[in-house]
Amino acid sequence: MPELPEVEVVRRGLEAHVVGRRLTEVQVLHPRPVRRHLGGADDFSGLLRDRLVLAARRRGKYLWLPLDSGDALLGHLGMSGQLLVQPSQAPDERHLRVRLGLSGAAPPGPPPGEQPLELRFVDQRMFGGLAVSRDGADVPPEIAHIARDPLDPLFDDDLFVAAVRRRSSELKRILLDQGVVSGIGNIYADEALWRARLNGSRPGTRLRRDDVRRVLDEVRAVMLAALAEGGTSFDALYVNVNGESGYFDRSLHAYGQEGRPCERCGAPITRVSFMNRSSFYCPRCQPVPRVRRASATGSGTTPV
DNA sequence: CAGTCGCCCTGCTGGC
DNA sequence: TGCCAGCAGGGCGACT
Repeated sequence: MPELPEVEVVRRGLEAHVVGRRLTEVQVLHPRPVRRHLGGADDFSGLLRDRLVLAARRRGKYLWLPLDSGDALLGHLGMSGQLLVQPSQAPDERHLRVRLGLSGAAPPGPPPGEQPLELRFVDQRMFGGLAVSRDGADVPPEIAHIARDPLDPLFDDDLFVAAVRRRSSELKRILLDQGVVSGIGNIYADEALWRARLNGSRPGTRLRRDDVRRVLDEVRAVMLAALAEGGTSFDALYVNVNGESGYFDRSLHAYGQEGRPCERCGAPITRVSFMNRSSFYCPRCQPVPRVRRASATGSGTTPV
């Protein structure tokens, strides 16, 4: 379940091993991961063949590789996607979906006679996918609706605070809304909320500015900590571009910790169902907001 | 039109 | 032992 830090680790791997190389033959082994490419698998392959990879970019959980054609290879890892750089003779992974041959030298250059390499998209559950965007000059239009992420230098904190406080949705739902802030998934949302001592069910409109700033600070802190450890993952499905698995679960304070004592106060971490998934929080440090009723004495608050 | 819901996928786990 | 429900969950189409 890669979130921003894991995707950033993959981006760095692509930058080191794929940028500066040329794509050769492209083989689509399963149609689903290219479903977003409306021209179909053959069109996808044709647009990539013989193209030079110029850069590796990321916004939130999306990655893209601008090409010398002006197009870009756009990708999302979904839940279980991996991008691996492998020697061509390495056996196929069980869930190999797309194979992209690589040629040419990546700076600073390989030794002569190096083995041919492949970029492989491996994805068990196929929530992720690849597509060719016809406009790789800036942010691909397909992801124009994705907001900047908290590690983007141009992310506007004040704008984010205002956007959250305008919304009546629950805070966690807002954190997961990639149109408001990108890169946050279920794990980092729960961790940031725990660190900020805020319950994710609090409506955005009822939060103080300092609360929103605090949770944003904690989102950044937890992401930077994960990045410092080379990316986080909590199951073996996530592997970085070199095929190296990242693990970081010792650092989890809330996510997946149901029944374990809160590290701050000792109260057992609670799990609740939320948006057809799970939320974990400390019932003492992150108290559930009191339910406001219309009969409450003139508080002027809106019932949820 | 903002907000919410359900579906897409596969594989693992737990209960009977 | 075998079967099946439940669970994991990002993103988007569809609906209110």
